[in-house]
Amino acid sequence: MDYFEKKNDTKERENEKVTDLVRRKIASEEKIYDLAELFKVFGDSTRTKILCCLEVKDLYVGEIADLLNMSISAVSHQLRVLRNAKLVRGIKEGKEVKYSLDDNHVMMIISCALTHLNEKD
Amino acid sequence: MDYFEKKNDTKERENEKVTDLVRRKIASEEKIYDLAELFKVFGDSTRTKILCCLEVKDLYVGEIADLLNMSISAVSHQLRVLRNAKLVRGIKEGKEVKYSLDDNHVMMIISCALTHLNEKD
DNA sequence: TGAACATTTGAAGAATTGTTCAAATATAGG
DNA sequence: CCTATATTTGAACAATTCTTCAAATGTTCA
Repeated sequence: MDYFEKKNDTKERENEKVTDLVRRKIASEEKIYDLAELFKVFGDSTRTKILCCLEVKDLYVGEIADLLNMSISAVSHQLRVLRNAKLVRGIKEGKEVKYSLDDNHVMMIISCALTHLNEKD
Repeated sequence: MDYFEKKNDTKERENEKVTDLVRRKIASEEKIYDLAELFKVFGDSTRTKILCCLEVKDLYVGEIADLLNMSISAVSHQLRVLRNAKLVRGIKEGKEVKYSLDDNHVMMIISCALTHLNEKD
């Protein structure tokens, strides 16, 4: 019994080191919530489709709705989500609003993920 | 009226081109659903935290639960999600199961997203 | 075998999310 | 000003998701 207690002590001390290491890591990533929020935005196929459309060309809301066979309202709701996440930008042109990707990180993130998928499948 | 009809015709023809272009793009990305599914997995802060922990060191289920102050059950459920997405791997070591990141794409995807966050904020 | 421990699993409830529908807002043209 | 068109917005419902709790599984060791 003594033997095992000693062993456990050692294990616990090692474990504290690991614990500290990881805790520091997590703490340094205060952005972990924002990160998850960002991924959440990508994690819907309607939104991913919209992003892929916009990679090809800037588009009006109605055009996107036609392309995806969705209601304009549904698309608009999703565009708001994408706008809030700063993944797309909308610029008013008369009655219409033309949407475009906000920057090229958007497609870099998607490419990254596609690489993973291609390797795993 | 004639004038505008002509204008609309032209616009429609242009639009067809765009439409085709985008449709081809979407079709070529049959993986768009898988892509969204993958992002969905990243899109939960518990899972993101688990991944960040595992980046530092391979860990047992109980260790992760301690680090995140969560129930073992909750962690185990999330580990299953991560396993199904092939983001982590679990190897049985006696009574315990040691988890590790499945490959280094995982952290590349996260880094990509962090870059975006840092630029936008 | 039986007790102790680590992990997984299933079911249930609360919370979140996406789409729809109807109504509101905004703009251009007559 | 009034109509037609484009988009946004809010409320409501259905579907999905996360955590909890209890029970099941699997492993080690005496």
